[in-house]
Amino acid sequence: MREAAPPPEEIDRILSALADPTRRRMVDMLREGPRRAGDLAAAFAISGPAVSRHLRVLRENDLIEESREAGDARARLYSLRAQPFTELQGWLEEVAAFWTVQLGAFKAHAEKKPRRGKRK
Amino acid sequence: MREAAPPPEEIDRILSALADPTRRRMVDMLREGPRRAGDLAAAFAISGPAVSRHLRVLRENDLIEESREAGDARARLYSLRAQPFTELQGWLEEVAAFWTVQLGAFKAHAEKKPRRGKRK
DNA sequence: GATATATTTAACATCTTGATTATATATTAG
DNA sequence: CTAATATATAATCAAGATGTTAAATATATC
Repeated sequence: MREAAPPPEEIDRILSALADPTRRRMVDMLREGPRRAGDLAAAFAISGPAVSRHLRVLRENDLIEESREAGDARARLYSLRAQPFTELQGWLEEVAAFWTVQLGAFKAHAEKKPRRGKRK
Repeated sequence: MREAAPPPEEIDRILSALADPTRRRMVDMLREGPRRAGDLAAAFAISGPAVSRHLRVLRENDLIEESREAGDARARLYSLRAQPFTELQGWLEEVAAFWTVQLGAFKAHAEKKPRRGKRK
């Protein structure tokens, strides 16, 4: 059976979590593997608490998950979760389906009514 | 040659344009084809000017483009543009590349330390 | 040409977001 | 036990986003 499309609010949440540039870059950093909160903080020119809040937003929206570092339980490790990104990909595919159709329609249209135009 | 990855700021702009639920739903509506500003406005419980501003944000970030309706030049038609969505897909693919790797690592790990677990 | 229609722009109020500093919590090191 | 480290939460503030109503612009209709 086909996997159920996630409720729209879930896509909304994922998108708003990703909408902030700092959080976007955090995701980019985490692509290479789990990172300590401090490592992430060091990469940005904002205060620790600010970083912490961004991480919270990402965590509360399930984009990342938290764990404790092996040797030192003070440090928290953050790592990406696949699910939300997969869901977003799903939505984008649905959106992308449209130009398959639209391009077909446009082509048909262009053939019938080929006005010389600024294609811009 | 491989297509150049878009600058990160461009992905940021696309994401923030999509971060608002109303705009997200507008995109969903436009998936089915071009729509008049008024048609879009009718679909939401907010004032016309509010809709107009959302459309402006989408347009300024190149998610949609504006044209005039054939029979009635008062009406403006909005339609989706493919490019930003394609770029976003590109970024998501880069992100997704990580669990190919991570899952491999996890699998290796799981094989060494196979605790019977709730697979979630 | 006067009026109605479709939509945008302007001006403004308000809610939300992200940043900061100070403080709290937990854990490791001495 | 005490001090240092890693990080989070609290309180506060400024900036930005979004919504509203009123006015402007452009086009169509009578």
